[in-house]
Amino acid sequence: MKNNISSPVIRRLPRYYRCLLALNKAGIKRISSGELAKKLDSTASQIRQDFNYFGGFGQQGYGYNVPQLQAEIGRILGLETPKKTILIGAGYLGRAIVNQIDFEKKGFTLIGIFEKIEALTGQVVKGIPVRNINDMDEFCKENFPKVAVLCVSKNEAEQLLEPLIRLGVTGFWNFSQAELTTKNQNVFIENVLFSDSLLNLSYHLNQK
Amino acid sequence: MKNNISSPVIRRLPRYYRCLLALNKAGIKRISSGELAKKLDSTASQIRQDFNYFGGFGQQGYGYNVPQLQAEIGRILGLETPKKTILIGAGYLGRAIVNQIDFEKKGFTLIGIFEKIEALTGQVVKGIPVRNINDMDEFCKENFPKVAVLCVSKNEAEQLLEPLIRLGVTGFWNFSQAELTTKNQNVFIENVLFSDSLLNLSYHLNQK
DNA sequence: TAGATTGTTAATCGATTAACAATC
DNA sequence: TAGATTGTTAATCGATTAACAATC
Repeated sequence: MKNNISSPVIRRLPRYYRCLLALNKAGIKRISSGELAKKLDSTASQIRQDFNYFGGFGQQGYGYNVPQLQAEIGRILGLETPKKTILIGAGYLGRAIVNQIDFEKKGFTLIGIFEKIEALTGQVVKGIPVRNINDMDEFCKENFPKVAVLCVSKNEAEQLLEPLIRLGVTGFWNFSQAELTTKNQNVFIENVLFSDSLLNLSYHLNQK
Repeated sequence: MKNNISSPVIRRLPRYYRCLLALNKAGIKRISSGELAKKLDSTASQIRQDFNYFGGFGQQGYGYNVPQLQAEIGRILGLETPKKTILIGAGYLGRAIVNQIDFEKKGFTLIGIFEKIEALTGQVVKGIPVRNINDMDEFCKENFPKVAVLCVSKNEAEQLLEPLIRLGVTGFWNFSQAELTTKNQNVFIENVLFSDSLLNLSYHLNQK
């Protein structure tokens, strides 16, 4: 599969996937790029172009088969290859993520939750015990998680990055205030950065 | 002020602002576009170009004055005009947001928290009482919040949007799984959409 | 003044949109 | 077959980068 597809295209895939999920749920079996564009406030041209980066899943004169297209995009997004995942930080944020996100449906398998505050360890969140962070090393050496969700402070996130990479983690979903970076080409970091999002809102409100 | 500056430029401003905050904290008084580019993994050209959309804050032969530049970008982002804000949903997510975000420093004044679950109302989070959502209408009619932070379910978020607009809310920071949209040109919605972010991570991990 | 670095214009690059031949 | 809609190429648009004159 091509590895050089541009970031704007990739960022649109989850939107397409969400839309197809809804169509599928509504029992719609077929859709044209034009109809899809209308639903997504996009253009038929862009949608066809985007799909064709991955090889075109439609049929001329017919359009796209909804269940098939959903499956294809799901596969492209990696939903079919479960990635072992740990979450660090069982405070409000960590619990919110564990409760709101259906990891399994997104291609991730949550296998461990870690926390440094003693009082929070031992509890069970969504069926997963909250372990002491001191046990994380051993746990990783036994279970080989590939992804870490960071729900800790800026400082903690910065300090956790390199050790986790050494333990074999290649993907980070970072909710801390730190903008994490690495020169390691095998590692991908998705920084969420709430504050940047809030400042974007602030800017646009100031323009009204 | 220009109202037609492109979205990629705006999205970079919070990064610049964070960097300048750190430089300022470190006591650095002066910086060139080249040095800034190095720190931000950007280019001197882009940084100068970006600043010049707003009128150029540097001095030829010298560079930029850090405290002044920080203040300018802060002003552009609207940090100096506090916007009255309410937050709806005092579950884990709502509490995480209230605790992690320093609203005051970002140009927002949190004046109310609302929740539908009786058991959670009456508590105090960061000095702000959690009120029953039934009191929200009256509260808005008395206090005129301009921004709402939505930490509720997809369904609830969809149902809250229009009523809140009618109550005078013009900005939404939406953490629900719904991708909210409105045709109202006076309203700006910042959708966070955790899942899309997670799928972006999934895609990139699958490419390795 | 000489050196440095901006502000700004011009050139390039990449992404989006339009067009249409292929084909179901 | 005729109509519809894709896949794909070409044209346009916008964003980034390069260049350099202005000037501190």
